[in-house]
Amino acid sequence: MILHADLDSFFASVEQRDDPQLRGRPVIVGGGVVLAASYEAKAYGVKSAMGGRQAARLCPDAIVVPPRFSAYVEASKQVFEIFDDTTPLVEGISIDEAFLDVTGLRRLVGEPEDIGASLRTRVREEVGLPISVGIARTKYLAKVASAVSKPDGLLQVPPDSEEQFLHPLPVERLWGVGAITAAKLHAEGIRTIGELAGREERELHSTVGKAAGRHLWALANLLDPRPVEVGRRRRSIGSQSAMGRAGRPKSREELDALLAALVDRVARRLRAGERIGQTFTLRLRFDDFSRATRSATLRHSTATTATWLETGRRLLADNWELIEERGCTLLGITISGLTDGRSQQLELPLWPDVAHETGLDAALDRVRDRFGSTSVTRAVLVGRHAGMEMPTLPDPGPVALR
DNA sequence: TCTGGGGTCCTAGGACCC
DNA sequence: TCTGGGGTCCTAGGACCC
Repeated sequence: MILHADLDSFFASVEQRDDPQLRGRPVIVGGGVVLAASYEAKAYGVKSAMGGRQAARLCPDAIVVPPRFSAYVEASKQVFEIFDDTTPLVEGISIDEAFLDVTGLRRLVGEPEDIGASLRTRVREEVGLPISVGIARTKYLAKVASAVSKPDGLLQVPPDSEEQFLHPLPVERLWGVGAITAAKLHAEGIRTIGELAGREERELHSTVGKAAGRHLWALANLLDPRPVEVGRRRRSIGSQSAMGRAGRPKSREELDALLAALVDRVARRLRAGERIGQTFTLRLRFDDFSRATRSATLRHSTATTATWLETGRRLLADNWELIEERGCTLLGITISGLTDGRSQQLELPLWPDVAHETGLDAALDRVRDRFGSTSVTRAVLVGRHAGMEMPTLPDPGPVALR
């Protein structure tokens, strides 16, 4: 059996935990946009991702607090320690939820329902936060169960009543159905999961696409063989900054400084995780809130700030006319194509001036010294001649260092 | 209603290679 | 000279999730 554990109104619950004056009162975390709302605020119709003004209209008495991300990260770590203490088969899916496979624990520890109950007690007592737990045969059913059990609940879907549980629910409950897909399904006369389950799979391909159709049809028909995967790695790392619409157009210098800050932040995170990336995506949002992305793929993966900044600057320059014309309300970057590894930039002054071949040998000597017995998979050398920037030398390819 | 910051996965067209 | 089919990689965009 699979257990889905999901902290309730996570950010807002942390705020209420840390400030007794917020308990029992409607709390909104965020400013321009609602990042999280306490259940007291949700009762007024406030939802996450809602605009701040609308939220204030719906619930004028709400207390709005700015987010404290470090507190949420810390709380999340503590909760995941309890998950890991429960079973080795934990798959984290976000800062506040995870799947736990407890199939093998029945004889040793007890029934899934007891495991879920004690998990909830521990999170409440040791971290001070409410958490809901869904238990079912598949990941998806467990996730729906935890959502239905909220707030602060526990719900098990027995294998013989899965259909009875799932089929009356609206299609919006399907994982992967958002506003747009829901509208398409409604147009086909499909409103509940049961109605979707009764259609031909082929029919769905034409309305929502092949992959989505297959996926939704399977979920609706109780087919979800995905196992709980331990140790999934992140596939991209990014950072972005919204700038709001009001105000003068952003100068090139301002955007360049912002880009540098974003690149620095992301490159640090790459190096901290000992990952290197290959593709840089520049993310733009214009005055009318439409979006565009521009990307570039490097020949070799790296985590070097200077390389990524150069790449970002090039993309920014190539699209400067577009930005000037349409205005910029958000700048973001994403580095993807991640693999394990480290990259380091070395400055290797050569003295006196040497010929290319000699310089290459000398540089490789330095690399050997610097990295010792560590395995080096690639060295890219950039030459500078007499204080002038030189073009990158042709990549010599992998070079034996020993 | 007026929109944050972090991600995932899929689609589709074009370039290029065999 | 013209042409086929299949595969991979890259870019851009879109939908969705928390």
